[in-house]
This record gives sequence, structure tokens and C-alpha cells, in this order.
Amino acid sequence: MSGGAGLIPRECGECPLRTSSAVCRAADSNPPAFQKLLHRFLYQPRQIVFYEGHESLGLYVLCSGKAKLTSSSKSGHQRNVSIVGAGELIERSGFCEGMVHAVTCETLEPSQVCLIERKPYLELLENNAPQAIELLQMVSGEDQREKLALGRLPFCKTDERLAAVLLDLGTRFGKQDVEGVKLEIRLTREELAELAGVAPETLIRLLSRFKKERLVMAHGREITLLNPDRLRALADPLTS
Amino acid sequence: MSGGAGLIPRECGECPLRTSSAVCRAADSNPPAFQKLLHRFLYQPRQIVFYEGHESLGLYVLCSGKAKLTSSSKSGHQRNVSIVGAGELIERSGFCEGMVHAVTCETLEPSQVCLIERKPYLELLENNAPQAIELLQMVSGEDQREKLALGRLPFCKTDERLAAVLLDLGTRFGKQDVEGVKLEIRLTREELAELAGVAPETLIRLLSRFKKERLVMAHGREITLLNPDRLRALADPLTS
DNA sequence: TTTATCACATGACCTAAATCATAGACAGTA
DNA sequence: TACTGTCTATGATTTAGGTCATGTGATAAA
Repeated sequence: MSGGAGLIPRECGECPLRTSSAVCRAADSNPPAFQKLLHRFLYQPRQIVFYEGHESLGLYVLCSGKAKLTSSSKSGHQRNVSIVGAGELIERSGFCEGMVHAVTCETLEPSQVCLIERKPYLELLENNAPQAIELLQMVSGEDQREKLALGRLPFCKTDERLAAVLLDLGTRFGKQDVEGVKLEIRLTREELAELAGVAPETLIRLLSRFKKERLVMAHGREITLLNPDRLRALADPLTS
Repeated sequence: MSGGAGLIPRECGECPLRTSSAVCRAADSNPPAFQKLLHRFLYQPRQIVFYEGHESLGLYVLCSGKAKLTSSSKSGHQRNVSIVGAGELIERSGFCEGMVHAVTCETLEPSQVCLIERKPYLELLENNAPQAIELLQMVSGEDQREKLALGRLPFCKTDERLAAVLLDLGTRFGKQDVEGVKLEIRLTREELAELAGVAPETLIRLLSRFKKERLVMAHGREITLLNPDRLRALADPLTS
């Protein structure tokens, strides 16, 4: 089955994100030249956008949908690095020449991806210092928060890590409803476990415990955070 | 005791790093304007350059010496995030407005630090797109490798982590001699433990084991890697 | 000299979480 | 209907590594 199966990718002009993402703003300000170095791809859920270790062709922007980034060690053990939402730049390393993807990107939902060819894009930037600075600031700012959270992982208990992961998913993909914050993202228990960095059995036990303690509600893959405040208290060591 | 205690900071013009670091090249290409927004500080070993949580004034470049970056959770547990060597930008988040230091920076040796005021520096960059792009690429590229190494930590055994840390120190601060790669950096066992993300006792036990297995040699804080290849094999899951 | 102090080292113990094993709950297929 | 595979759940067991306690050797101070 092909990725898009009959659907038509959305043009930048019709994209609700064209002014909200730093990379996309470039498209808006410089349409004709920009369109030439832009490629649009549609994906079904559970398809691969690119593989770890393969050459990176440029900047990959997730225009719509959701995707997960994973990296696996030689020993085969897979690690779910993170979840990417609509409007996000998939890898911050895309600006570098001769880079290789550090992660594998797999869609979780029907998604559109824009690939911006690196070299001609950087040439465009040569005439647009403010834009370059804006991107610099974006990349510069984003890495810090991620790096810290990751760095603390090995020191935290599993329940603290899971609480932090759930809260993060909540703020990024959560929707407030009568009962609490409903996560609008459907992950398998195994994927959640990888995100939190624990064994699947451990995750399931933790989730059971959280359910008993009325912290969360889970019907299959539908997870609702019932008590974000107490979760936050649990995750505290991570967010200090 | 004051930081510099009578010594005179080195001017950019006499700095051997002025062309090797992306940030410093800016100084070289635009001397008069640049010098105005530059401040030089000298530090003794074990002095604090800046504290976690304090406002960041701009870009901090470690001109000479070595420093460690640590961050501590509310529960007080400290984590040694990384070691910075001469010529490196201390925090990549320095380009962002209104940022707060995410780590505490403490020197390990006599060191010189240059502080480049953010706002005027960014204004200078407005007229120098190629430079901005170069910085963008630097920041973009650097984070990837760090992020991955960190991200895998929680999944690896302690000996794998230590092997990876020792190898990293070896490539960055090691000097080949007759016996092996000698680490030209003196860390306490506790600091090494924090770097590897293990308890001090665990680190000491691991080091003893490595010594028995003829992987390393340690006279006090002088550590020599006797068999980098076997260390690499150990650390493999991390470097996949 | 004696006595603190500090970093290093090692043994004993214990807990958190990984691993192993098993079973139910479904969805898809024959 | 029974058969299959996949995901979820839970119990039993094991172990890596954290914590606590103790000891040693080096340097500094009294």
C-alpha cells in the first residue's frame, strides 16, 4: 500500500501551521523559491518516514498527525525517544551537512510530512539573517529542556518517570473534559513503557497502581489523567 | 580570594582558539564592535561561573581550562551533566532571550571564560547571515549526539555506562602514552560516579573490576585507559 | 606526636525493578 | 465454533545496584 493512497497533500498556503512554526514561516515569506525545495509526503499510521542510520536529506516537518521517534541499540533493545506532534520539526539536527538520522521516525496516525532540502534552504537563509537567528534560537532553546529531563532519568524511580511522561503527553496532546485530561494519542503499553524507560510489565503494574490511586483512568489505550496535580507532585524530582 | 588573583585575561587576538570555535570566529571577523560586548573572567579551580536557575546573560565560552556542569533536583540529589573543555560553548541555550541557566558551571582547573552579551551579539548577527547559519549548524549538530547518549543511559548496565563515559573522556581529554590513553582530567570518584549516573560505591567497585580486568589503570585520580577496544566493546550498546 | 578530616575502598544487606512464566481478553480467520 | 495471534494483566523469582556500615590511607592541623 502506498503512503497517501489517493489523498492529496496540503499546500503550505492552506496550512494552519504556516505561521506558527519557525521553519514554516520561511515558506510563507518566500513562496516561489521555497516551494521548489519542498516535498510533501502522506503516510498511513505505522509507516516509516525515515530510518536511523540513513542519510538525512534535510529538514523534516511533521505538518499533521503524530509520529514516534525510536532508536535501537545493537543489542536490539529499542528505546522510544520521543513523540512528535503536528507542526514540529522532527529532528533538530537537520541543518547539518552530511548528517545521518539518529532515530527512526514512525507515524502513529495519518500524517503529512514536508521535506525541505537542506542545501538550497540554507542558501535561501543566507539572504535572511533574521530568519536564521530565529531558527538558531528555536534550536538553542528546545534542546535544554529535553536534555535535562533525559539526564535525570537514571536517578528517578519508575513511578516518577511515568508520571512525568504522562504529564508531558497531557500538556502536548491532552484535552480537558469532564473527568480530567484525556490523552488524544493512542500508544500501546509497550510504547508507553519505552517512553518511560521501563519494562512493559513494570509499566502495566504502575498503571494499575495509578488507577487504584485514582490518578489516571485507562480504557485500553484511552488514558485520562484524573489528578494532574498529584501526578505533578510525583514527578517533581524530574521537573524541579 | 578573587577569581583571577593578579593574572590578566587573554585577549581574543592572542587566543589559539579564535578560529576554531564558531562563536570565536565572530570575534575575529568583527573585532571593534565585538570587543565591546565581551567580558573576560578568570577562575581558580573549583569556583562557580554561574548557578542553575540564575538569569543567563548571554553566551559563555570556556576559553581555557575545564569545567563541569551539574544540575540538582529538588530532592538535592546532584547530577553531573557533563564536562566542558577549552573552546567550547558552555550552554547551547545561550542564544535565547530570557533564559535561565539549566545547570551550575564549576571550574575544575584554572580557567578563563568569555561572556558575550546576548542582545548586542544577536544584533551583530543580523548583518551576518553566514555566521548565524554556522552557529545554527553547530548547535543543531551537537545536541544530537549528546541526546542519544543520555537517552540510552537508563537502559544500560552500570559497567556499560562507565565504559562509555571513560571513552568519551578519553577522546576529549586523553593523551596517548606508552601504557595507553591517559585522561588529562582529574575528577573525584564522586564526580565520575555522577557522570556515569551511578552511586559512588558502585563506581569504585566498577573501577576495581576494570582494574582487575586490565581495562584501566588508576593511581588516585590519574586514570589511564589500557584497552580502549575492549572498553568500546563493553560500551557498544550505547554507541550502536 | 596525636588527632581530625577527607577521599578511597570493601563488605553486608535490602529493595526496586527486570525477567520469567502464565493466563485472560479480544480481533481476525478458517 | 474453534484456532490463531496480539495485547494486556498479574504472580513468582532473581538480581543489579543502591544504601548503610566499617575500615584504611593520606594530608593537614593541633
